[in-house]
Amino acid sequence: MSDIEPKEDLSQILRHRREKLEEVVKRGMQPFVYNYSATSSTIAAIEGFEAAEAGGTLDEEGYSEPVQIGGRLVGWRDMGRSVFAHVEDGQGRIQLYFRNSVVGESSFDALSVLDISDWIGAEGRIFRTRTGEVTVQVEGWTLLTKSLRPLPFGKVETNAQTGERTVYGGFQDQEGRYRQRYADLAVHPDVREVFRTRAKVITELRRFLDGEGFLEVETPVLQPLYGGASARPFVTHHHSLDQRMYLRIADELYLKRLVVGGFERVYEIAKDFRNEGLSRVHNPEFTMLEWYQAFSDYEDQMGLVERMLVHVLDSVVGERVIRHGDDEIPVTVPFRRLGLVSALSGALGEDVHEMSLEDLIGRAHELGISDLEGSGRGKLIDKLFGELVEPQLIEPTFVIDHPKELSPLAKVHRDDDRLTERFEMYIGGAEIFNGFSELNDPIDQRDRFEAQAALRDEGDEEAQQIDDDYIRALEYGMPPTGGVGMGVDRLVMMLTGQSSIRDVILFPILRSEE
RNA sequence: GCCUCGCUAGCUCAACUGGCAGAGCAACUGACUCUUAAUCAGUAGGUUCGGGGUUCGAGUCCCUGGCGGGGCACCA
Repeated sequence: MSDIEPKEDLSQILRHRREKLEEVVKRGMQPFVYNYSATSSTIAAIEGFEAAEAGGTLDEEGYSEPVQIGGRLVGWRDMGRSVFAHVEDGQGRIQLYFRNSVVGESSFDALSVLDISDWIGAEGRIFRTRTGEVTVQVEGWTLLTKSLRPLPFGKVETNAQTGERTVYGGFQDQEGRYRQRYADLAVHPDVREVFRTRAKVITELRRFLDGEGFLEVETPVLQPLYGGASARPFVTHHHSLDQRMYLRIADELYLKRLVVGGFERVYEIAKDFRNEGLSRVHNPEFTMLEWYQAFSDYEDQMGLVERMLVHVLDSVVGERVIRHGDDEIPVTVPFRRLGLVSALSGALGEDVHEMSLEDLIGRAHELGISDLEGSGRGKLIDKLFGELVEPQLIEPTFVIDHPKELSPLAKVHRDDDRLTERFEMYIGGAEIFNGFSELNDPIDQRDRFEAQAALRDEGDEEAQQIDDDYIRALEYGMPPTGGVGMGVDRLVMMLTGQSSIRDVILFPILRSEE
């Protein structure tokens, strides 16, 4: 056992809790018991009571059969010889009524060792109080875990008519909530709900892909060479191999090796790591879903994305709507398709294909876009698009057919060799999906890698490296393949109405304390 | 990395131009056997984020460091 702080430095409140701990022991109670058998959750107990009430199976005085409830103490109202309290478990909360004449003198007296945020078990029959709240009349109780640090619960006022809850005080400090997510979760049921939804989303993504015949696989996190995206990596070192290793920035190149190997439909849900800044929509460690399907192209994949999104909305949200700020964005299939170059040409009022590099730089300057050094044609087009068109992509939209320089892993467009067969799907102005007809010509792939290497030599730290082993795999032959990557965190943001990625990641990256 | 706002009791927040650091909740003591933001009476609780400076006097002004929120940049 290690103390976070020496006892003499404890604040008054923490000292009082330690003293109560001693009091618990003195009374012969266990402060940290080993288990407890609840007969039902708080919610199930309430529902069971209401069913019995409606069915007329309560006794003459309106009491149910006995139940045992386990939970955390979240509210306490001491009335002298009776006490009202609330306990909360993973599902909900229920009121407890301790009455001196019911629990007995010594058991009632022992209530003095309890504090808000202790875990307790209570048993008794359920009734409805004069004010109408379904309540356990406690006949016996047990301390399960003594809490030595009070949780910052606010006071909850429940409007009897509307059931609406107002919380007073509480735990507002964002930093504290991220650093002590355990306390944030303990105090905020709605935060727990966001993460339940996140889990459901991931379950449904899996269910959907499994149903489509995809195989879930795992590929290396530690890689000798990183690739599959444009980003700076985290670098680490393996001691016994004495070798530099990178944390993956994408799963792409490994998954396509598997398609070469004969797994025709594969997917992976995995953490990727990009050594970049933090923002409302960027955490350096984030969850990515990627899948690859043999014998398909990007058109097929757009169809799959549409079906997948509808499946997740139907099964998790229950309606085909995405909340974005105060707006509700209807999700209707098929989604709009917008050619990147033609959309940008429209916004600029001239044909992007006809514009020289100097023209593009000029327009970028006019728009106040800085940091153009080292930007090639592709990056410029991308920046202009990001500035002029992207913010307007609120309803689900596939932006398609990106310039070749932007997409070193995508097949050249079958009708226009300046473009690739690629799409990015935007909702609410944010990119969620990115997919393409996968480049499977090893000679073309080497050329593209070499073009990337040239960019790299010019100082583009995000340009991709040449991956000879991947080219060797392509030389064996990869069938025509469509692939898609999706930011799981961003999708969860959309589905839960959260505006910061930190609110859908349990432990977002923060600078270390101290 | 830049801009900006913030950091005061366990929590949520006050403290006008520099002038005795405060409140509500939580805690502690007591009263109260259907309360629900329970109520009532009383008590205690502070390195005002750290360091330095100006001043008779700094939570407040200046310098410096730390951490965070928001925005920008970076990030397909």
